[in-house]
Amino acid sequence: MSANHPTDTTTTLSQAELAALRARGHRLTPQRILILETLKAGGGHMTADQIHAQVAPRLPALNAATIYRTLQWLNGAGLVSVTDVGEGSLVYEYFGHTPHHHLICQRCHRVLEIDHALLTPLTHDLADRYGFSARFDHMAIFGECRECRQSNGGEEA
Amino acid sequence: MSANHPTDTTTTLSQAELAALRARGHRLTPQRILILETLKAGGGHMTADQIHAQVAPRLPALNAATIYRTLQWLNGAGLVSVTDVGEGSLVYEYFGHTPHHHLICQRCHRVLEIDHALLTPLTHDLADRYGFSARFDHMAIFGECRECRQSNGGEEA
DNA sequence: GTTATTGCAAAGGCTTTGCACACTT
DNA sequence: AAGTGTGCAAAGCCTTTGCAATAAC
Repeated sequence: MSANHPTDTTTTLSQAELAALRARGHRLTPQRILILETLKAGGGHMTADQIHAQVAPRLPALNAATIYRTLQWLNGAGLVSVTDVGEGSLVYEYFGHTPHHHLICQRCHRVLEIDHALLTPLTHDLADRYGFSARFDHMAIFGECRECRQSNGGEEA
Repeated sequence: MSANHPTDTTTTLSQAELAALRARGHRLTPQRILILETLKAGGGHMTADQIHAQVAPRLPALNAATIYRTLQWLNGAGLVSVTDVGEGSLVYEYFGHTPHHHLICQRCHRVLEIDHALLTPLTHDLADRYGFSARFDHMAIFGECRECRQSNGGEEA
């Protein structure tokens, strides 16, 4: 879906990223590289299963267990976020661009991205008043989107 | 654990509440009443399993499936909220007091309650800028609590 | 008497885990 | 060579579902 390098299927990652991963003392395997690339190329939310499907053509043997293990590892390394959008599976997302969050419409299941800046005041309030350091990279806000509010009828959910 | 009525084990609910439930055209069973009472008495987050355990002495036959079904029904009736606090099971909470939300420490798993007012500005922003109507009754904010930040050492999670 | 609700048991979906083999370092 | 990571398969957990019997209306 986005192979700019016909001759090389596994080099979308920067040297810096590869180094960062290796730096943790862990090993760089084709599976891990491919999973991270896929997540990066996906450009948004992906479930473990979607990653599996996406990766299958290139590495059919790649096991689901490996995907989960790799995802945890990438999350620990700070390269990937994990969010529960309330649809059964967790969704993973490559990190590394502008931080942003998600508005999830519980009626149509659409996902809107919002800027991190909107949460800044809240972040400060929580820190000031409760001493709590919020990790909003983890966050999803549920509700109803404009379209569904306007066509306020059908209860799909 | 909180039986003020030695002669009657099933009457902590107000007439208004009972009426509200019946009003939906559904039936009032001892199971449902007990589950709602338990949730109310719990005064906070409870998982389906905790409810099950709590209810067992009074109604040992009460099945887990019934609990889940009842919980969904109560949620639909607006009496109970459902939140995913990221610990595997959903948590349910009796609604009916001041709306509030939860800060969840990912290190020590402590849960702090915060006032709804803190989210008001955000709610408005989302409505104004995105036309999104947020349902914050559903919300949990992850991060690290004051205590864990201060004793910044141990990586428990 | 009707019809919703329960209990039981089984299935379901997602994720994790144990183990031997393979591969990275 | 040493030790982490992989694949496979199985288990795990939480939750949902089908069905006949039961209880509420």
